[in-house]
Amino acid sequence: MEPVNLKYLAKELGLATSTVSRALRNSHEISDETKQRVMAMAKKLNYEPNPYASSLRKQKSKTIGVIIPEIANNFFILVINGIEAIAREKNYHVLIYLTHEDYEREKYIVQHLQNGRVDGILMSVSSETVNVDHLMDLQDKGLPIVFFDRVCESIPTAKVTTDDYNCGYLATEHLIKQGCKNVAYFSFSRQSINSKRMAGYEDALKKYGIPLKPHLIVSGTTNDTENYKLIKKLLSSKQRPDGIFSAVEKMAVSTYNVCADIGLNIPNDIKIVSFSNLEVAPLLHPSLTTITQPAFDIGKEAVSILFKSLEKKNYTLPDETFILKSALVVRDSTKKSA
Amino acid sequence: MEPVNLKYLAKELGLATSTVSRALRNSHEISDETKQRVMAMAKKLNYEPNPYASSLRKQKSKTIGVIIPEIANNFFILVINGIEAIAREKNYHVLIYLTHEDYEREKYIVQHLQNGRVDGILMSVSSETVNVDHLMDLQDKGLPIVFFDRVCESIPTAKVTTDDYNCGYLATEHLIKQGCKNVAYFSFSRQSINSKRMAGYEDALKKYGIPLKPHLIVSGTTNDTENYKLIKKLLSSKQRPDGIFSAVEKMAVSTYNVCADIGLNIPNDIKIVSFSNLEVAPLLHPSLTTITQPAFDIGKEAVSILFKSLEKKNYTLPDETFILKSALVVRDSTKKSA
DNA sequence: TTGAAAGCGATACCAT
DNA sequence: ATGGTATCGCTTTCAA
Repeated sequence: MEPVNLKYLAKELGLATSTVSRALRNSHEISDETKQRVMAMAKKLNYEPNPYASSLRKQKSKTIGVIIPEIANNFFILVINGIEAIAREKNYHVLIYLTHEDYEREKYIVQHLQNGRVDGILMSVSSETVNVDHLMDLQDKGLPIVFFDRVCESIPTAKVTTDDYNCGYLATEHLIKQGCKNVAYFSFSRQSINSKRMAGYEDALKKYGIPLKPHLIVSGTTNDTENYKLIKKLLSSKQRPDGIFSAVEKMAVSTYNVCADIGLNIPNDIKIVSFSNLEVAPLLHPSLTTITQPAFDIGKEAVSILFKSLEKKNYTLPDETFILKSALVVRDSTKKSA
Repeated sequence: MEPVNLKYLAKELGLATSTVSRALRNSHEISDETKQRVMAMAKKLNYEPNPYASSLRKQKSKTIGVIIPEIANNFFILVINGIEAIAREKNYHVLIYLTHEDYEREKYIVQHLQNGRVDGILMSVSSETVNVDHLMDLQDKGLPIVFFDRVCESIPTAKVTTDDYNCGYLATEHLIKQGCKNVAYFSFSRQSINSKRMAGYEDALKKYGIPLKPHLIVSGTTNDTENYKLIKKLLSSKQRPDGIFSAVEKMAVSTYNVCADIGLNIPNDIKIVSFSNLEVAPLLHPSLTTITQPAFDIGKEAVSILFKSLEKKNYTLPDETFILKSALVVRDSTKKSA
């Protein structure tokens, strides 16, 4: 079966491929009549232009790459939804790459995206990432990149985050006001974003004259079982906290599991507030007090910024951080003890 | 800045592009010495082959397309994770397309994927899909496709599902054994998969001599607010059910919300079991009895089957359905009333 | 307004 | 073992 490509179309129409190409892209230098004929034939033969030929020629892929640590996380899902909504409007394709929080994997992906497969990148860096040379390389190649949530401060490009410091402060303050004296901090990333949340935590403690206790700072891993053990150990000890501010949802879920298993009552024995985009947070037992990020909007914002660079020639993304506001949603997991 | 491509590499090395190309792909007809030199230079210059040029020439994209109704659903997320795990091993890229349960959108996507952008497709059809001509076209073009979960019976290709009929039967039977006399069925798809779950529901009722009541069959939409209203109306009526078997997670979540709002106690006033891959099902209030599908394995299985077709020449996917087993996980939402 | 031809970058066939 | 060259399908000068 003969392939339906430009050449074939042109032959059927008795035109040159260049004419057909222009007609299909609605060029003004082609007569309306010819356009009609070409369109009709293209439709009839079910012609679909080969994207790779086009990309090769134009040196543009109409594709954006999204690099994220994991996908089993409602935050990233919502971000992807936001990205997809805009990308779809612009007829761009979305390639998703997962680092699984693995620095080597991230390096590999970034390295390979320098080959022109994507026109731009949206990225949330892995929690393992400390060295950023691979990201510098991208900059050098002129591949536009926009960071979101887990940003890379040292790379001069656009970043989209939420007011992490502020939320860290608010969450901690909330726990204190609900009566907590020993507030723990859970996270697992070494990223700037977490250090901001942590900075808010530290400042809130300071403000209320509560000394920071290192054993209450828990750094988890990507392994839920490990986290469960870590948390269980802490909550079973004599020096267990009476409040937890979790910077990551996974740790909060593990905490719920631990409490159920060792018989700690939330919120009477221990209160908890967590960064989370869990849809069913209100349905948990007890309902979970959260810091909820505008994830969908973060995705939209990040991709919109990226498109500025994709659509304008010689436009370099500003080294600027765009901050969207998260919200503290108070629920039962931080209710005052009776 | 001169681009680092084969030509440039060849020039630097004083070799022909064909030689360099072969050396890079470790062809046996190239001397070890030359290979070493080429590899070294490629590494030094940070050479990345242009995927579009390669795809154009080889008429292979090393990319698979995943078409799903939505991504904000733990089932599909896990499936994607399974797909990605295998795709990564094989060095394939994954393009994700969302239909948002919209038939026209699905048609559009499928139509456009006939252009060679992907080598194969994994798909769960939209709940709106009734006409399958667009899928037939794919078959005609020789683009291999594997359906999973929401399969399309009439297309002769490989399908991966779970034992839906059986689970529908088990779930319903479970409710009956827990004392329910009026069991409702919630879903929103017109797909075969749902009709199987529903068939199990119907047969279980029949087996236990319970007449099927049409007003207890609720077909939701993609709109959560609408579903909420629908469910609220049913549960507020005199003829409300005392048990619900939900074929879709979303409807179960809406049901929880409704019950909380109108003051119905689960499981005393009403029991519920739902198809769901919600990670926090055990943490809900009350914990949710679920039919849990092996989503990750479904993804792995589907993509593995697809790879058979991608890796073998002239291999046509069998018109066969591969069935993985789901599990009924009993929790508190179906506990016997005191 | 249309056509001819060059070229994007990699690959594979045919030489040598 | 290596080199020359046509080719994948499309876009874009340049010519007519």
